[in-house]
Amino acid sequence: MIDKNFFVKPADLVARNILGKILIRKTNDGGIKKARIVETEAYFDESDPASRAVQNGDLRATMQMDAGTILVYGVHNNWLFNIVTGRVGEAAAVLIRALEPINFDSRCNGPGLLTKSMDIGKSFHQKSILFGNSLSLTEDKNQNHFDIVESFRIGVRMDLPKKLRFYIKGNKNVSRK
DNA sequence: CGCCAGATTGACT
DNA sequence: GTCAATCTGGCGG
Repeated sequence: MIDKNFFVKPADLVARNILGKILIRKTNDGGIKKARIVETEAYFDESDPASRAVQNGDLRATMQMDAGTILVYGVHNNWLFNIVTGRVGEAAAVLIRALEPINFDSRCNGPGLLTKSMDIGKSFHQKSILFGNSLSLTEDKNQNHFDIVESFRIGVRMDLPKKLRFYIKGNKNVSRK
């Protein structure tokens, strides 16, 4: 289990550190799906034009909540899965963009695809990932070394002049474009 | 209550 | 490569 302190850090650092971690989804019928996080992006506060924190609403408020809070929101008919980082009152989050399925077979190479495959919807919004319930995160004991590639964020209209997308080099499940 | 932009995806000229 | 479907959140564009 990964503790809260892991998320009380700048979003870009958390986005790097969370690569290679295992996301565990326990479904209502007792099933378990495990998948490795292979691609992420960092989003900051009101000074980040691509961040939902520029809007004065529920999304900014959620980004200001406690580290480890799950933020789910819909764009273009897709749910996007984020984890809040930093201290309370500081708007920041990490977007999970792609997963590598471990014990199942389904497409997870995109932010909208992985929420469908892992059955992550609005019901997780403002829940915490820290308590080991139906959605939790753990270290991969057998993780081999991997290189991290940086790039600019994908799909955003106004990006920052900084590379805030991170993914595992050579991984087949990284979203393309 | 209506309008519109958007951190997407998939189908198609 | 281009483009439209589809729906949520924010705001009165």
